[in-house]
Amino acid sequence: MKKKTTLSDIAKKLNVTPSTVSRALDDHPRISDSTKKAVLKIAHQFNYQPNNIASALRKGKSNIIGVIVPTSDRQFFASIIRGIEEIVRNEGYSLIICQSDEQTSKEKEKIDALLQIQVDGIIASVAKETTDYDHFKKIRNRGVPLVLYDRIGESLEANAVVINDYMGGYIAVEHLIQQGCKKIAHFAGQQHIGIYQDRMRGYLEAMKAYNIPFNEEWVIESDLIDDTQKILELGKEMTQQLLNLPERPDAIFSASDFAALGAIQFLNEKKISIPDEIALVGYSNDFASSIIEPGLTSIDQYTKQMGNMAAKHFLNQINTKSGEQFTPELTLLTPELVIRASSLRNKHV
Amino acid sequence: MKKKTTLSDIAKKLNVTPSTVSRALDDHPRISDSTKKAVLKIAHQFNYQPNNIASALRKGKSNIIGVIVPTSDRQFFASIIRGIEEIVRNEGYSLIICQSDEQTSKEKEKIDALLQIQVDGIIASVAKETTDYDHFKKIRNRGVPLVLYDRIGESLEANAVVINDYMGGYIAVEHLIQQGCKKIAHFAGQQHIGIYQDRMRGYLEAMKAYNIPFNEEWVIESDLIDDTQKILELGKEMTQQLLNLPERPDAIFSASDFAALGAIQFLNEKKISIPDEIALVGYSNDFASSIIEPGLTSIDQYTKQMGNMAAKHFLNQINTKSGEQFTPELTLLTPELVIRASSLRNKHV
DNA sequence: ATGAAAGCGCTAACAC
DNA sequence: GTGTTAGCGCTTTCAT
Repeated sequence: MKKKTTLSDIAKKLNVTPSTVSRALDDHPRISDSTKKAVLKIAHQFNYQPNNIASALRKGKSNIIGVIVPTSDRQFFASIIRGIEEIVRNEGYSLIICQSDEQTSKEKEKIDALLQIQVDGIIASVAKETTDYDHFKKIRNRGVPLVLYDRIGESLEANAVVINDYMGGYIAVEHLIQQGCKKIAHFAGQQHIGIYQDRMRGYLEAMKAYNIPFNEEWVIESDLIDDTQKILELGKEMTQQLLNLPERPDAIFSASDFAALGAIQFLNEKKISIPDEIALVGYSNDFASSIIEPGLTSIDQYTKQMGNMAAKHFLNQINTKSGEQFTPELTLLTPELVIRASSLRNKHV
Repeated sequence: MKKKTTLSDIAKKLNVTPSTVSRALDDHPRISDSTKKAVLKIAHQFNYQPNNIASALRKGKSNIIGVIVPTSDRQFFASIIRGIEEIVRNEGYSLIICQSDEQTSKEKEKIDALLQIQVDGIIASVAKETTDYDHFKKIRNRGVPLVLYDRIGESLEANAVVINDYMGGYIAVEHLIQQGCKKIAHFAGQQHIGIYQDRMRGYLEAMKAYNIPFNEEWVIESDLIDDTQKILELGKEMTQQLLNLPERPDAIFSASDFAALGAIQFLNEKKISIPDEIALVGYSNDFASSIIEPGLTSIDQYTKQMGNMAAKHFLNQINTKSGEQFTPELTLLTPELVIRASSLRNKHV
């Protein structure tokens, strides 16, 4: 195992000081071209690798950004990570990605670990369990920039980027109405989570706007953040529940693709025709939505763009950090309806 | 923004030296209980957070492990990450997760970045593009422990953990044979990648073992690591290709679930009955395999266990690092067949 | 049981 | 254009 080359090794070789070498490698303007060249040459020859840790200690900044995802196995989060990376790599930052597994306890642990590692900032989406945000406040108290995305703790003073879930709910339901549906049910997520509240609000407002009567029994709230298999089952159960109702709905807007997929499986089994007897729209445009028969209409979220924006927020914050008053900014992204067979009644329109 | 508390802040407060404080926090045996208590109290009061960077610089170790995944949006990799974390968190390591996006160039970049950050080890799966392994050799040359998982560069001297893909291929095809299939096609992955070679070998050996004739035309090799949508399309095209053959196969063993999903969609469209006319088995047991109609029989890989094993390899390596000769170890995990309707001909067995 | 002192490798203010 | 010096915060050997 070779000994690592340091700045002073190079300095010695060239009979200069480490500072000169440091500056030369930094392409400092006041270093002569000849020394720069010499340094570069030796550095290469010695296979010099800068010691980031030393530099971080000295500069008080690690060039690492912590990213917290509730779970990394969804295209949703993977794509956001890619979006973040796209932006920050040019600025020399590395990402350290952590999963909270939707648990507040792990979320706390990860935040502590990240702070201990001295990250330069944290970009996070809050776990479904989380209702108390003290651990997030801690981040800001330490003077570490915080950016939230998608699931943002209300009441948290931080830059954030979210999809317009209200609009997502609205256009989903508006589409169903335009397809001639009049009795629209809703699989809602837990209402303590902002995004699910917003989707529900969109649902309600769209119905109101088109004078569609609202029936309390058609709204079923449940935990839509879970193991996919479980949500699938849940979707089946909730569909069963709707079918048992005296007045059966003719459409379902599900705040989760997986619940909608379960519904489709269940309806297929019961030989209930989709979309003619019951039309469906899901949320988040998961890969499986294009696989199921009939294809599930869904709301696509611009995840990569979301990652981009989160990264930009972070960079902004870094650059305005000193001095002036911090006023949190919220970026609202616009979702898009992806239409498939599950909702397409007017086939010739 | 508060100033951070350091060891000497605490030391000053207690009229002792930083060394004592350091030792006290380390629970060093030769520090009196009274000072320990005092230090702990003040540390807590001052909300002391150890500066990991300083410690890393001093100790020459960062307690960070770099993990490289080709892409993080597959359950496969997410689950492996979880498996790794489960093991190393107790040892005080953090993970820094990077995506190579299947590109050799990014793979190199990431490795450089990780080395620069001074990670204590790297756990990686190689990108599909990669055929030259110099950048991996660099890791070992630096004396940084390297563990490979799933896609391991042949010829690379490193600890590794892989699924027994040969067996995966074998049991998949054996199952088809037992269901009465006699003309079994294979969607093969690129043969420069070990796992696809092995799956193909399993296919060939199982046929040989049961005296099933082999037809070259029934094997179609293609790039099975790509955007899921693309593989889906590919699956359709390959299926079309098989149907055009003078002698049409009665089963397909696909080295990728996604290609098999495409096949199912295509066959459904053409009203060709599954599994009676054509039976199917996929590979990796993706979520979508349980969603499609009929359900796709597939090979499940014990991903979390794979992560666990990779982590253990890393820890072993850390502990035997000094001195003795390094002999790479390979762990072989056993895959499992998950049977669904796409292959179940003998429905009453 | 504690202190003194040196140093991990790099950077930056200040010199000249 | 380059050197000097000091220090980031922590650990650890050698003292006592």
